[in-house]
Amino acid sequence: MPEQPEVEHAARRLREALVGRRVRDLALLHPALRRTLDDAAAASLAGRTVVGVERRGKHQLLRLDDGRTLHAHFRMAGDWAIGRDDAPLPRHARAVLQCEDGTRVALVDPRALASLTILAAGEPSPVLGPEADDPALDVATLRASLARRRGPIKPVLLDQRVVAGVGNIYAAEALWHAHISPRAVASSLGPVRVGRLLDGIRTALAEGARTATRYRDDAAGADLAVYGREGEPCRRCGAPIRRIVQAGRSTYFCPSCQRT
DNA sequence: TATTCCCTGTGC
DNA sequence: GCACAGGGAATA
Repeated sequence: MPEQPEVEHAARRLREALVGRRVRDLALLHPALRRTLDDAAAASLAGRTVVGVERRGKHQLLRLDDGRTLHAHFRMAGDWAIGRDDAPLPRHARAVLQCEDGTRVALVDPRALASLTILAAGEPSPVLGPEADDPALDVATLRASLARRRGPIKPVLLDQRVVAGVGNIYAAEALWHAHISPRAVASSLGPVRVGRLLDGIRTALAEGARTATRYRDDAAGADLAVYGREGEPCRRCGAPIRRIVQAGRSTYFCPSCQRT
């Protein structure tokens, strides 16, 4: 289940599998995908060649040789299954992109929340904030964008217009690294804490990238600092990790060393 | 700014 | 059964 590091890894695999290959067809296997793409639009990909694959935040952009873009978003549970078309389709395959040379990419998505859309040539991709690794993202920029926000910092970090690609796991991890309470009011953060937060975001995402060669499972989850560790000792101070709910999502934090 | 909903699966 | 799941758009 993807956050930005997992999506980056997925996009790399996709690039390797698809760039230079010609599409035979795109089949939609689950009706939920028709919320954003109809069969005629999917069929219009036939004969197109994939010329590039980019990632922006958690979005994947498949550039086509006619200038259009197939835009994929995994949401909560998506992933690519990449292989040859003689292999059996995996369970929960919701869409299948078949190439002329036998390469087959399946969108595997148990919850059927992922989306596929087609962007016309020149049509803008979704509005997102800067990438976490963008050198233009500095303390002043981040502080300015937080200054306009009234609520607690943790839900604000999930807003993709603040920093693209930060999800529920890494928002919690970043705040832990930064010693900042998830309940701290975003606009109240001064330059020192925003500096720590920016470092924390980068640290958390870099740490995620190291272990994102595949999707997290129980074993891989073991190296997260706070996420999913309710009741377990803080790796820094030993106090029990707490779970609270903010904006309908779980937040994990150490009430002892993330005080303000 | 917080809830509700989209879907389905897993684990208690 | 019910709570919960890594996202985000649509609501109230």
